[in-house]
Amino acid sequence: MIRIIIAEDQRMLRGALGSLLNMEDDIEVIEEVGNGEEAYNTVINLEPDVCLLDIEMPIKSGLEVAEDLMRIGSPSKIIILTTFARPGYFKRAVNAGVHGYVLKDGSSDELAEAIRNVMKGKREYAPELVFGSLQGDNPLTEREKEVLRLVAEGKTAKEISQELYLSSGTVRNYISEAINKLNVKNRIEAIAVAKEKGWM
Amino acid sequence: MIRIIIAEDQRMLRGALGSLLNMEDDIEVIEEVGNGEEAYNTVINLEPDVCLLDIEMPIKSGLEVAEDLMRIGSPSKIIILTTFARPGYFKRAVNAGVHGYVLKDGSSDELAEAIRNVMKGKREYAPELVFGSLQGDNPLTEREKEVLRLVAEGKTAKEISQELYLSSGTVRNYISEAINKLNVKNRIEAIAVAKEKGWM
DNA sequence: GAACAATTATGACAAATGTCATCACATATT
DNA sequence: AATATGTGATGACATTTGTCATAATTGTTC
Repeated sequence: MIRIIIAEDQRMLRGALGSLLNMEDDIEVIEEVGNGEEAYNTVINLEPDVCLLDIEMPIKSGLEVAEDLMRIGSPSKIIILTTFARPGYFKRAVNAGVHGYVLKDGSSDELAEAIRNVMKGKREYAPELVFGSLQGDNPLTEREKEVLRLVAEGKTAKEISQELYLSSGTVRNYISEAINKLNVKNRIEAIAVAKEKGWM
Repeated sequence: MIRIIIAEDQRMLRGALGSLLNMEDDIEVIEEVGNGEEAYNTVINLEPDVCLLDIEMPIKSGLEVAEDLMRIGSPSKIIILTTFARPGYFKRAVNAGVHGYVLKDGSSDELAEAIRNVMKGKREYAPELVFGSLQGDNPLTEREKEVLRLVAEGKTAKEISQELYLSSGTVRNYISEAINKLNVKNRIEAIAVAKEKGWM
């Protein structure tokens, strides 16, 4: 019997997946949680065979949870389950060492199969991501990302400079660099592109 | 037996909900579709008792489908099923005359209950939305919304003016008006607020 | 018919944004 | 030692953005 936990913030999907996976003869859903923090604690306490992690969750993202769990050497297998086919997310997940990366665009049967395969020691990566990730590394530096995140909240250069203890000119330089690297024409497009690629 | 169709673009949720609802003794899922156009055609062809509609779908949004179906006097009951607790969406749905508005934050059992209630002639509206919608009408005019949508794509005032055959000064006036009405400080925040409230 | 809102425009102004060159410093890499 | 990269800064400049006053036109409502 494969013992799994599901971490997914959308209650309806979480419940539905839980019910369906529980009907499989060889799978047992031992816990369902709705945010990253609970996910982390539950994996440590219950040591499930497999942990399904959504990426965009409150408190802590699934990627952070995966990174933290791998770092402390958790024995549970981790499968990222997400809508987002973003190369940046995928790369980060693979880097962290997750055992699977499955898109919500598939069926729940495929998910069950992925769980079984991972238990057999295989890695299950969504094929469309494997190709896509061969090209296009995140060109943004840590500082540029940080600034861009604040820009995305609608903050002005001056506000950002105060928040990060920089001169406003420096902030503008970072934004300008980001616009240049992302090959777009203004901050709004920069935000859009960075988000789409999973580079924020 | 209640005959229903499910229109939802996320395959995993669609499949999972389909399986679960089909297990209910009194519900039969006769069709599942993944976009608004198919949803519209399928309702007309199959005349289900109930049609579950996601809002954000390709080609045609669930709100548009609901409006079109009500306009031609379709006998099928319509339930909007969405993540978004946005007053703007809710109001538009109620205005169109939908029979239910259920959030994906609930359980699939609640959804099944909502379906049964709607079949009994009741209306099923997520309670948090009913209160929320008492205040806060969309203050933006048609033109302001249109301009804001283009701003959200990262277009400059000049580009928008060319696209809409306006002077760039006029475009700036509209954006300025929107910023003022939404009580924010720049276009980026205006986009965020308008999206959050469902006013775009 | 008067009042009102929506659409469109212009001109003027201040503030924010984006670009560029250029510099300094620290830390890796070769 | 030389080179490259990331961080941080300054100054100058052109462009864009945001604000405000003002006004013509149209359609709707009282």
